[in-house]
Amino acid sequence: MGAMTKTQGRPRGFDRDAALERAMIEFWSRGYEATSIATLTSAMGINPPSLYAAFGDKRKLFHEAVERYAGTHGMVTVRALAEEPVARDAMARLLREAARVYSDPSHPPGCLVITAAVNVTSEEVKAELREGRAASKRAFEQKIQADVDAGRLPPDTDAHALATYYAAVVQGMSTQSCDGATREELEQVADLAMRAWPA
Amino acid sequence: MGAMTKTQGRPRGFDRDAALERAMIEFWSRGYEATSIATLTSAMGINPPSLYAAFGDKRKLFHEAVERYAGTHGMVTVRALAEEPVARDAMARLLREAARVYSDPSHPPGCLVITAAVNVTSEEVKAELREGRAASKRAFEQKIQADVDAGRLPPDTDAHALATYYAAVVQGMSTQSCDGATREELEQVADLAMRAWPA
DNA sequence: AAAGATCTGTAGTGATCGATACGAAAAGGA
DNA sequence: TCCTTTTCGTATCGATCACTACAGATCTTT
Repeated sequence: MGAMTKTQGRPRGFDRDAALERAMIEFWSRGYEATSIATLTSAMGINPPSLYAAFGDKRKLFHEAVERYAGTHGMVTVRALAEEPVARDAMARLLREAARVYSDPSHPPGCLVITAAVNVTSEEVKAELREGRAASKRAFEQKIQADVDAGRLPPDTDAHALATYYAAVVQGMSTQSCDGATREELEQVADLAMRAWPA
Repeated sequence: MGAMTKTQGRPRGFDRDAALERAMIEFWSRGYEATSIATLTSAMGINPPSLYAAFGDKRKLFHEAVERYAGTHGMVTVRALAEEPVARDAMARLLREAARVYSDPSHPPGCLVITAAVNVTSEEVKAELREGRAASKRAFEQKIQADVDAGRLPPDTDAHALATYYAAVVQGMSTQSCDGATREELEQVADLAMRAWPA
């Protein structure tokens, strides 16, 4: 069953992983609803039946594209929280990384998780990305609260408010990059945002 | 001609202004492309031919809705810059006002100018709202630079960077409110954002 | 070589998109 | 009372949406 590496029948004529990469770029650039099946098949270099056979439907393809984004481009911010032991260093690095990747001209601007489901009708699709953003915000709060508990931050620090603030800054940076902000401008935003850090 | 107040022919059977208000709410809530003519006519209580006779087409109706928004709900932030003589007071008031109106449950969350053209295909529509955001950002920068010139802010203050930062914060607050942030949370974001103010 | 399984491109499905043709209805001007 | 003008509701238009039926092509298995 699952251990079989060669299956009978005509083999797939395209690279599934490369096609998913193209689909992710399209969703990232245009958002979920504005990216039509015709747009996707054209970008992926395949026909609709191949898309549906390989990915199920548009909704499932989007889900895989989000997972792919989270495992690649979206990883840099998560890594900042995981690798930096001190919350302040983690947040400063996260903002600088965001400034860099949001303005990287080798792919669409901004963050897929923040923008791709805006103005989308499907509540299911909106909920999927909203949960992703909520998870990031919770990670911010936990990272901050950990340093409050460790005495590295004042005991009266409001971790929830601070996490909401930095979540808003990151989302604002994403929107600014979609409006054409340069890396330098985003880095200035990142530096200014760190002035709100306690004590 | 234009002075005529009574024109011959069957009179319009609906309130044009009230219908425009309903259309604005729909665009605000769902964005430009996700708001269909069927959605609009249903909300406005009219049929498609009445909409097209009174407003031209969907694009022109959206333009009028944006103008209406700018003249009503969008005015509160502009007024903060106009009425407060000191830039710091103006920005603090603008952020507090944004926290209040973005979370006002009597209308859709967030800011129409920030969200309604996200993931929209029409470059024309995107450009219209982008220009609105750019105008706000320029107003921020001018307000800040005026206080630098007046000596109320340090001479090395980077008005452009600061304006970009506050534009990002406002856009982030709009996104947060669409994700369900409360007025209290947004007010905390506003207060934290003011910690970045110079000196 | 024959059979079974899977992928491929062509060519569609019904639903919905923005936008309209058309005739009946309702007003003012003659 | 007609005639003109404008708006009204009904019933569409072609284009595009996500999605798929179908038959030929290409593989493994027997």
